[in-house]
Amino acid sequence: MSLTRSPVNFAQSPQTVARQLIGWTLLVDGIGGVIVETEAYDMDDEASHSFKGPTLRNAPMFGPPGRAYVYLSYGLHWCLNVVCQEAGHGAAVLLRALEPTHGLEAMRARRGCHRAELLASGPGRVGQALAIDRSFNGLAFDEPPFELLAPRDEIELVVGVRIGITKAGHLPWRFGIANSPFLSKRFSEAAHGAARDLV
DNA sequence: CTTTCGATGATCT
DNA sequence: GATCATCGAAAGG
Repeated sequence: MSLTRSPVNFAQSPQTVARQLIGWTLLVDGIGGVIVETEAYDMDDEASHSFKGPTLRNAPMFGPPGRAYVYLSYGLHWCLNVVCQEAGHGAAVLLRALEPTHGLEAMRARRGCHRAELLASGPGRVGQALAIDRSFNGLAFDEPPFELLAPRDEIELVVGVRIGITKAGHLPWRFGIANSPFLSKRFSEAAHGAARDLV
């Protein structure tokens, strides 16, 4: 049996994909872990790189769904997204945190830190732990070096407002595993309640 | 525990 | 020249 073919349908809204990706295991060259935090970025979204239309940087966001969109944040940190919806739509999901499960020692070496809770708990840390850089921009998520493995257990989902942005900060487009120690930041108790109400 | 601030470079105005 | 979907160290309570 093979779990390497991605059953995630990226041709859906970034909110739907961001929610569905929680609990999947993301590996790059066999190294990675469980996706515990994502954020959706949509067109007509002031915080999205795609808001003002296609440019050289955001070109992958306007390409086919299921491909990587990689950008350099604050001149220092490589951040990894997956494109959603449909070509020309400008939608993507930012991978914000993983629970490390595969290749812990490699990630410790890349990150220069020992604590598992700090290896991939933030978009910049994910990029460093997975050794993401510009060369991954535009690559398909369902092909090597990427690999997506389905969740094995039930996920307790949480929803909250996006963080670290200066515009459209009220939209509840951040998704995660409730109470995971590997989040970039805890979700509020109100967010836990709101997520329960969704079910 | 919290807040503040510097690093660093691509992108866009 | 300003902005930025971040991080880590330092300082303060």
